[in-house]
Amino acid sequence: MNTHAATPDRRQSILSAALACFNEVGIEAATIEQIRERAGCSIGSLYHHFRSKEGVASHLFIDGIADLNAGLIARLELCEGAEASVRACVYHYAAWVESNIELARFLLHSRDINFSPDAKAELKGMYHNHFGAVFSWFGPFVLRGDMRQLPPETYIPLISGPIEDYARLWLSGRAKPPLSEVADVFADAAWAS
Amino acid sequence: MNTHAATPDRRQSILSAALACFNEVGIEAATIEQIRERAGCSIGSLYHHFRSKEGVASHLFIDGIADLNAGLIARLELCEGAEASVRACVYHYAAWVESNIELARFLLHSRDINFSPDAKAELKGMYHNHFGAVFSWFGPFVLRGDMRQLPPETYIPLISGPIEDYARLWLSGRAKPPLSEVADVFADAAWAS
DNA sequence: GCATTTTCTAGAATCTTGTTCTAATGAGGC
DNA sequence: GCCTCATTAGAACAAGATTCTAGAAAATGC
Repeated sequence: MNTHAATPDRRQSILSAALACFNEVGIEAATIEQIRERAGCSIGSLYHHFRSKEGVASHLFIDGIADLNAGLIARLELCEGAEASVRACVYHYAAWVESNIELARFLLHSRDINFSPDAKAELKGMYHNHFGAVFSWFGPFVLRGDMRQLPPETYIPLISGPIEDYARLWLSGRAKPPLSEVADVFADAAWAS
Repeated sequence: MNTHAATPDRRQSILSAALACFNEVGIEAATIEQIRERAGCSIGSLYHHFRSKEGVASHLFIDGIADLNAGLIARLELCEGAEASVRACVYHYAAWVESNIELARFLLHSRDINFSPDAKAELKGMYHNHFGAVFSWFGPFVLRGDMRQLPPETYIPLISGPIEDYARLWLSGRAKPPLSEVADVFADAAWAS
């Protein structure tokens, strides 16, 4: 009725509020009311910017993945050689998680969003592009014999699986040593395999 | 009002129905009504056996983890030596997932259950025991120098991370080769690190 | 400048769905 | 037969997600 705060960044404030709520109690348990209150907006506003609660979650998820992926590609392009590239995957992951703790917690904790068909399609496209880029980066190394030839689907688990798993432990507090401290171990392992 | 089917396995039928529903649409989106219908029981019956929807999910989750863990311990006890033990972790995981596909899909897909305090405590205890058992199995190998000395939190991601990650890919259909076919690769990698 | 259209905000009303409650049924012991 | 207890049923309730209507700001056209 009264104040229409000039809030061009209402979207952003909703996203931040939602991220905090989701991480505190989980997507399912977080209520629209909690998010609304924390963001300091109305229900209508929230639903105007995002189609639904799932819409907010999808948005956070997709943006997060996009940022993580883009960072990796950018970093790979600075690398020379197979080993440096493989290690870069691990280091980039570790660094990204450490500088985006809340978002990382959300991404790694939430495999279970009920994506809308649109969001699903977008994610699928993103993955497709990303994997395409990554494989075309590593392809030459394999051809040249700098890396072992393996079933293509196994490269990602071998390289990123351990650091990702450790990141989950660390984010949930079950492992103390920070990622940067153990990244070497995982980078060695990734290269060794 | 009428039939009271003598159903000593009502619990089981509810669990099966719930597992199917959860996997089809996710825990959040699955409604009690869907589960009830599939299990062919009433709301009251469902709530009599399980405290809540979360109760059903917790039960599935905890039972699943317990079975997976118990199998690993049993298998380790048949192993001789460090390498065989490390490889056994990978092979056991692969085999278990392949023979418990639906349950595995549920476990790997659902990091996000809103466990009740009770369930949380039980899970914590289970993990504590399991890790204790696993570490006391591997401890001697490390002391004897058969395995490298690493930050303790890193063993699990190094050994199980990749096969787990691959299992997720495979269960979601994004990777074709069955687990049994690629388990060697991951076992090699686990031992190499 | 003013009219109009579009975007945004607000909050009440609605609808869905998880959970609780009361009652009824069957099985087993006495 | 009567009592007790585990089990089932489904109506009633409550919480919370979503829709709807309306009004305020901002943008656009003239």
